Amino acid sequence: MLDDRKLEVLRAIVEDFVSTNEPVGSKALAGRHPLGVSPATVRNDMAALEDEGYITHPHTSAGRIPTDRGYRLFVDRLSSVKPLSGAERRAIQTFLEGAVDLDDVVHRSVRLLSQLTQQVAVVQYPSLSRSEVRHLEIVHLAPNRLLLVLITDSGRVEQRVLELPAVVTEDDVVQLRQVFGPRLHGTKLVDAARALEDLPDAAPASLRPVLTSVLSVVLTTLVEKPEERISIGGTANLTRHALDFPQTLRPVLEALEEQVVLLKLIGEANDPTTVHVKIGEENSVEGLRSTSVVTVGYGREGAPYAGLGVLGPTRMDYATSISSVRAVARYVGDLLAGA
Amino acid sequence: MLDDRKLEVLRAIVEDFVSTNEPVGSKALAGRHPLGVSPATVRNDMAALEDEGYITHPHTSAGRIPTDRGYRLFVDRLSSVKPLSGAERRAIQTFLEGAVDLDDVVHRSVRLLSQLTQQVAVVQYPSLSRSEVRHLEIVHLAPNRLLLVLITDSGRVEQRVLELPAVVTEDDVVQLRQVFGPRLHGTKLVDAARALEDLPDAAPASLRPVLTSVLSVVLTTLVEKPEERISIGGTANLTRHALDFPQTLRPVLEALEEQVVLLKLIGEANDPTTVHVKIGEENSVEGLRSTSVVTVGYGREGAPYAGLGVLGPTRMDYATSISSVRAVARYVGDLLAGA
DNA sequence: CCTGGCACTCCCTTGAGACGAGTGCCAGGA
DNA sequence: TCCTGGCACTCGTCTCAAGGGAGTGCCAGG
Repeated sequence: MLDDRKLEVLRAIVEDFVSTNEPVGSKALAGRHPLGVSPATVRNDMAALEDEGYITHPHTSAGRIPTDRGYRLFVDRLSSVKPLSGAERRAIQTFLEGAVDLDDVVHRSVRLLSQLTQQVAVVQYPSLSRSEVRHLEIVHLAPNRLLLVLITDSGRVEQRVLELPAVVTEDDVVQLRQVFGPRLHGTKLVDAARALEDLPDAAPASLRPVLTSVLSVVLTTLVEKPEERISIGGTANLTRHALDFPQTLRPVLEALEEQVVLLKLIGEANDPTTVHVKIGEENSVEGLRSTSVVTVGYGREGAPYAGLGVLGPTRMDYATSISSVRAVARYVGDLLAGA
Repeated sequence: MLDDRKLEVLRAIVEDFVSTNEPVGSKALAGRHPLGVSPATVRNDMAALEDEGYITHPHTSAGRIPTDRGYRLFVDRLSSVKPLSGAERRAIQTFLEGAVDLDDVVHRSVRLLSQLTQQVAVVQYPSLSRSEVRHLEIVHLAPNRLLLVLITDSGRVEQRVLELPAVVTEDDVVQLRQVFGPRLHGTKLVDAARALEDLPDAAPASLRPVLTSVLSVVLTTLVEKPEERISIGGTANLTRHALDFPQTLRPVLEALEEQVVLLKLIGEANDPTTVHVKIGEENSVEGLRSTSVVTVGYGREGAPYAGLGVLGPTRMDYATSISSVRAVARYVGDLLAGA
């Protein structure tokens, strides 16, 4: 049904449309690309591609533009990976290595991604639940108030203030440290519930009341509902493609302000081995139906931390986006694994 | 030079233009407002106002629009404070009181402000340097690695990882806590340098080497360069006034992505007693020359924490913005003071 | 199966003309 | 002295029609 030349025509249409943002006609196409056939033949191919739903045209006498389906085919089968230049790689590496802490790493990554791709960049902080506990500090703020500070191997430091129903003494706190510390050290937060389940039984009886109440808070706020954070940048790039968002810039900005939406976006596809691309209508998020999202997970081999990606108009340079996203994810993953 | 009626005409022009976003002519003005004079007289007044630079007109046959100078006069002398409704006050209060921690307070404030004013809202986290230290915890992460956790009276929790040149023991850490704790408790971070200056002399000799190196890091990262944070929201509201930003939406978005710029914006005017308004060209930030910024400080009486505000087109509803900003600042200040 | 030719569609630009909102000015009246 | 109605003028915007041009679809021939 779709021979090689038709695919070649589709690729040419996508590439031209991405770079010019204008519907591309048969004549111009035949002129700019070495297809070896006449415009008339290209027209026939275009008609076939349109029948299959890969391209469309805004009106009768206009050129063709790719549909979401066309982009999909392009991404899956036609787009060649465009390796970053050596200079770009070095730039990524040196820029990221200058980071002094996790916040810095994340912010630099966002900046880097948005500049490399000229799109909106989104980077999720290393997921708490998938990180290993490196240290849990318990601070005695007031008689019935404790501060928990959780430090993970990915450099995240999370704190929670606990209001306790009962009064605890400094001694209690020392003991709490001693019972929690060894249990948690080195365990992932997803496994923490299991690691802690027999804790009340193993602890000295005197400590049990306060222990159970601390435990329940730990489990609730840190294990069950770990707060996922996200950083976003490059929203100004949306205006770069103002023509792509005739009246739809608002919903996009609104969607980007919703943490939940962003987490969903990144969470749906964040394994580190594959770059995921959601195109236009494929997006589950209303309001981002006119955009495409390129995401990938980052983290150590077999132990993903979280995800990152870029978002832009469906008419985006997928090759660049994909390779940039992949490259940044690799560097960030390595950096955090080594830290 | 400017009699009362002319001022009244200016007020009418500003109000009409703000609500309709269309240049306002003499006839319409005389019709909608009870000025008691004919359009012709209004025209004469307009000519005078234009001579003085308070209004202008886009082209010969269009109505008048206020200049930055006109808005300035309006804000300073003509705009009556528009008290929030009781329902609005209650909404603010209950919404803010639902917050569970500082992050939550800040995020809710941003949301609240952007919804009340339909503008972009910016809220600065309580400034570290102006907050009082409530607790400083020192955690022994590794032989040459310490974690400092600083808790302030405004609820901010800040952490820093220190790499030490020398190895420290657990005993050292206990002693460090004992020497730092009493000194810092209750002091403001701006005064911390003074409170700590004689510390090395007062401490036991054995502790002195490690103490000085910890001290220098504390002073450098927490006292001299306290990290100021900011939260922003409601950027989607910018598109609401798309007509006001013909081609200038990009620079605005770009400016809003720069933490430094935002801090400058808020930092320039953040005492809690007065609401500051910067109109158009008055803004020191290039790229925000087409916007107005309404800011105020928040905090306890005589002890400001930080600032917050809203940003929108010069054609904004100043009365609403000013009263909303003031109200939210007061509630946030009270809330944090009580926490 | 490809190609050149050809008629057709339809958007977009351009220019002319009408319209109307608004202004500036002036002379007359309170 | 100040306000008012009248009037000529400006100038942006809307409408309409015409023309150009890019592009398509189809067909007959190689």
